[in-house]
Amino acid sequence: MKNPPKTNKLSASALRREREKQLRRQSILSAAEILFAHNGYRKTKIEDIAGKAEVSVGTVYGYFQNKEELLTAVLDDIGLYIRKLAGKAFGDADSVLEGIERAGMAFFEELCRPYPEKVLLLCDESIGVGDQFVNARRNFMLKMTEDVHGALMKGKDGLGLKFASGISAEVIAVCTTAIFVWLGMYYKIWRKRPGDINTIGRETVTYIVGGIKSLMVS
Amino acid sequence: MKNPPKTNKLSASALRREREKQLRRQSILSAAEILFAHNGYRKTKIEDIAGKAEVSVGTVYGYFQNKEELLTAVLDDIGLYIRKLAGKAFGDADSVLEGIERAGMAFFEELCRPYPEKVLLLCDESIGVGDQFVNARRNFMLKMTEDVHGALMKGKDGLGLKFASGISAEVIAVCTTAIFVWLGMYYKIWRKRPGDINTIGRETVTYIVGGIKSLMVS
Amino acid sequence: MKNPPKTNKLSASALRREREKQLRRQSILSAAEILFAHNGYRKTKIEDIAGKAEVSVGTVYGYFQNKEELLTAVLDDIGLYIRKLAGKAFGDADSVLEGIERAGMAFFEELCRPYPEKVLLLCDESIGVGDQFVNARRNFMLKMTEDVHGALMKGKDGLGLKFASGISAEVIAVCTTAIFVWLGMYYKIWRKRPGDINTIGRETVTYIVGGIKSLMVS
Amino acid sequence: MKNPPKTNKLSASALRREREKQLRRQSILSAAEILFAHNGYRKTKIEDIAGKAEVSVGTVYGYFQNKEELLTAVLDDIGLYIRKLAGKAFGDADSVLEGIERAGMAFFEELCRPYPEKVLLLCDESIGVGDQFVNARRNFMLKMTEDVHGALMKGKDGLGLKFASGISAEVIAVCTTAIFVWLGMYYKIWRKRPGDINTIGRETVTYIVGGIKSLMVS
DNA sequence: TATGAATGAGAGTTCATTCAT
DNA sequence: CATGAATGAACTCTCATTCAT
Repeated sequence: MKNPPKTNKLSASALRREREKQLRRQSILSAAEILFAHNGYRKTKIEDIAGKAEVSVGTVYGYFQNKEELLTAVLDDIGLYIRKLAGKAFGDADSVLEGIERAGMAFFEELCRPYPEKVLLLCDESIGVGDQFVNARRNFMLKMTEDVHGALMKGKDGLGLKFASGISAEVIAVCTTAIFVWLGMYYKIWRKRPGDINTIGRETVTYIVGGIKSLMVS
Repeated sequence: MKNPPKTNKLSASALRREREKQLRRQSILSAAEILFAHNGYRKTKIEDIAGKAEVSVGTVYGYFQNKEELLTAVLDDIGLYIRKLAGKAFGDADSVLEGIERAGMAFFEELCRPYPEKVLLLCDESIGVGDQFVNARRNFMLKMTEDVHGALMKGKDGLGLKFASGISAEVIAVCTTAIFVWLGMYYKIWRKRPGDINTIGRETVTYIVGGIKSLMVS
Repeated sequence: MKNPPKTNKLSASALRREREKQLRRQSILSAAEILFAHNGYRKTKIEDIAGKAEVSVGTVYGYFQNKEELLTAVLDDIGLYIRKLAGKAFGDADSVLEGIERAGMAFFEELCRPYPEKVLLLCDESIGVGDQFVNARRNFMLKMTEDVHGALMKGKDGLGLKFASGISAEVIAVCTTAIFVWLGMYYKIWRKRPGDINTIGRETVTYIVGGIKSLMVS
Repeated sequence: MKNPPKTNKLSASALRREREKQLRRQSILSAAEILFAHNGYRKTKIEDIAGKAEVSVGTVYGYFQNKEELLTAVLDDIGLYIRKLAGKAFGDADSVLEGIERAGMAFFEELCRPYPEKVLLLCDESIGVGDQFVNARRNFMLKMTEDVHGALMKGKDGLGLKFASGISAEVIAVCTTAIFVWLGMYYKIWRKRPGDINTIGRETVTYIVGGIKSLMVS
């Protein structure tokens, strides 16, 4: 009797509540991402995030245990997005080298250019936050390294490529990520020279591809 | 009016006082550099800096207007050191490409490896500090770009090299600096694998040189 | 208007509902008592009480207006229990003095020893809660005083005893309650010396009886 | 030259500063004692204490690490005062029993009556504060027990008194302290009946002495 | 000029209470 | 009547900066 009949109606209401919960979580996350990137982790108050997400401070703490967890969640989100981007770029390419070029262009065109702030979070504010965040960033880098390694070893052209050493993939992942992160920071300066932006993007990718090639052995 | 009486005695004492003043300034700066790098800008208290420099809090404010100016001074110091390092590397080399390699190795061997924290200051903690610091970093990057540009255009071998475009030097400067900064961060992880460190250093430089070469035209 | 139709069926269901209501109220009260006593009033969250009583937070507020009322209800419960205990002890005794001793032992054996926390609620956390609670505690003490006074004046042995003054009963009630409350607190320390517990109990009752006797005049 | 001459003047200024420091510490402590006792530990804000002591919030934290340490310091202060009081009372008496009576009256006249709030801190607010405070209170009680034990065993009359058992002194210390603590609480009610106050005091001491005597063996 | 105690605005976090479902 | 997510006021503690000595 206490159990409500499992009609469509109730199920629907439960579903809707679940959907709203996800939406609210997402809106808090988005607000945090924007504010962290714009003003920095420390300067961003929970109150600001709550305000931007149009919820109360308490609600933020209902979805995230504390400020650091919020930052970690933001980072995870960005990492997921980046890896998807790269995966798609490689999937569309016919060879490893083309994949690299496409991924490079995708990073630039679809990440650094439209959302330079997202990329900055990977670098900025890392010291002094806490171990949880540092671990999250480390995990992101490890996954990136695996992705790069995997992509380079099992090219669509059937024959994988060989590297100078067993840790070359790691070096490549780190150097390449570094460039994009730094690029995000410089985008804030460069965006004022719109005529050069395309050239900068193209040449940066050229630099990256050149760097990667130099660590390959035929 | 401002001039003190120019007797010998006073002059000597004035000189000594001036010397002591410089020494004290330097000791505050060093303390700040070490602590900022180790614990991050935010977590470092003025009190800590004063303690390490063996002066009082008030004295720190006698030499630097505020915390941000202290960070800016630290950054300027590091920038100077880096440019000297690169200048010496290019000076010792017989060709532009050799200069690039030497500079790369110097960065790695004489900066990232012994002082990974110094390098981190270029990246971490940048957001949310203040405009003064952001400007200082921008200036550092602009000077770096000039250096790279100059070095590449006027090689010791007489004939300068040509680049894909007029802003290639800038792209190179930015990408290369990015890698070293990021390397500083990863050094903290990699230092636990001492066997790989040398390989990592060598391959990183290879990557950089490969990147630079790919933006050159014969 | 308020009256529901008096059909048998509904009446039965109404009764059951009433019973369930009482049960639920009781389970909330018990949960509160345990948690208040274990963790203190301040540290106990309404959420915890709801959780232990297996109801929702909102339901707690359906039965009690606010947190203070809950504490007051808990106190009333304990007070009732104590007075019953004392009443029974006196009822079983053949003389006033024997009643005093029996009551003392009952306090110790059936309250302080098994539920030291209950007794603590009378003392701890009293300041800063609110007037409602302070009043509840005052009422408890007034009733205790009446009980003591009544018990001492109308002993089973026919002839009541005389006191030093008109407020001696009050003094006795207060001092005796004080000892038991404090004993509850010390039980936490003493329970680690099980060998001494019985002696402590016996001697405490001796102290109390001695105190009471000294305020009597033959 | 940097060393200032150790003239009387400087020494005096250092002394004065030290004195002022102690005064300020004391004024913070007093403010805390009064507010904790009046409004309870939880309800008392650091801001209130700072306000009453006419210093800033930061200054409070310059003298005490955190709120709990402040409470602990307050307790230690009171404990010291109580033990001094008792010591003096016993010192003035010619026999152990007289000492007990004098100490009891001193408690009542010089502590409970003028400062009922002080006494309350020993009981109230104990749960939910922290281990540091609980330890402080336990230490206070242990010292009290020692004091009582010592006083009873080595009376001025040359021959110490014998007790029912080895832990009687402990039982006496605990019961007696309990009464005074509780008395402090009841003083708030009783103060409205000024005519009875003296009687209450006298009879309470009688109760205590009666209790103690009943644990003695000739 | 050096000192370091005092300042006080500011931020993260908690939790009693409410109310739409 | 039950639910539990949302609310937001309140509180503790930090630390850059000032200023009397």
